[in-house]
Amino acid sequence: MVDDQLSLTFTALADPTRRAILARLADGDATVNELAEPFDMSLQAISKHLKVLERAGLITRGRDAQWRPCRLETAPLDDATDWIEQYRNIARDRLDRLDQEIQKIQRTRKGNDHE
Amino acid sequence: MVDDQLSLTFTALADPTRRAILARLADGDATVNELAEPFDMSLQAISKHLKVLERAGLITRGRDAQWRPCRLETAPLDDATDWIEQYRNIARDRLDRLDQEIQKIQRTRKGNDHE
DNA sequence: CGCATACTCAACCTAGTAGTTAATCAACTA
DNA sequence: TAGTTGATTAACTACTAGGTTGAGTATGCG
Repeated sequence: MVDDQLSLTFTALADPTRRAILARLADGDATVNELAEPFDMSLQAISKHLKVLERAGLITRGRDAQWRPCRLETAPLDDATDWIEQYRNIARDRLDRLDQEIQKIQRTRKGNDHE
Repeated sequence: MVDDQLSLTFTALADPTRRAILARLADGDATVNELAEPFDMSLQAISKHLKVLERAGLITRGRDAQWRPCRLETAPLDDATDWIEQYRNIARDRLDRLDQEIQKIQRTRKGNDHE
């Protein structure tokens, strides 16, 4: 598996179950059982998903007696948006410049239209 | 494979090779050979990566004689950031409220500290 | 036409993922 | 101490991802 931070983050986000878990955690910390409850899936499967999220740094887990409360961590999300924004902006700027070029050409052509 | 739009997008972004390809395309359109050039990997492997990116809607491909120029499409990136932002904001707001609660409690305690 | 270039498709291999059930660990509770 | 609850670990299955090589397709050019 590819294990650089950004790849771990996007891999973790690539599964709908894991995204739903994060969505739930955005509302507040929760235990494994609470997180598993909405899904038609074994507790062990959820436990595995949590491991993926933990490895990506998207959640941290405490210990409260026999419970393992999960907490959402947003730092990796920040890095993910930063990466996306960077290239989205470059692409947008490039299109803007292209647009300006086209307009410049159109203006020049108009200027020559007087004969 | 999970094939909803968001999963396709994040899956596509989860590979460093594919992110590098997108980074390259942010600077302008390119052919398959041009995209493959920096990588120590067969052209066929790159072709597969491009298929993944295309399926996610992150690139579109034209035809110019025997070349298949690739173009970056940013719409799926917008959706991806929207998703991330949504939950990042919910989490931040929750922490802000929590912070206010703590401050309120601290103020109350201070008020009772006069005996 | 014959051949080079640009690329895709098909078959295969290896490793990893997502799920299962069964067993185990850890902590509270009667 | 025995039993219960919460959660992890282990072993297994089925499938997918990412890479390879080799053959095939499409276009341009002499």
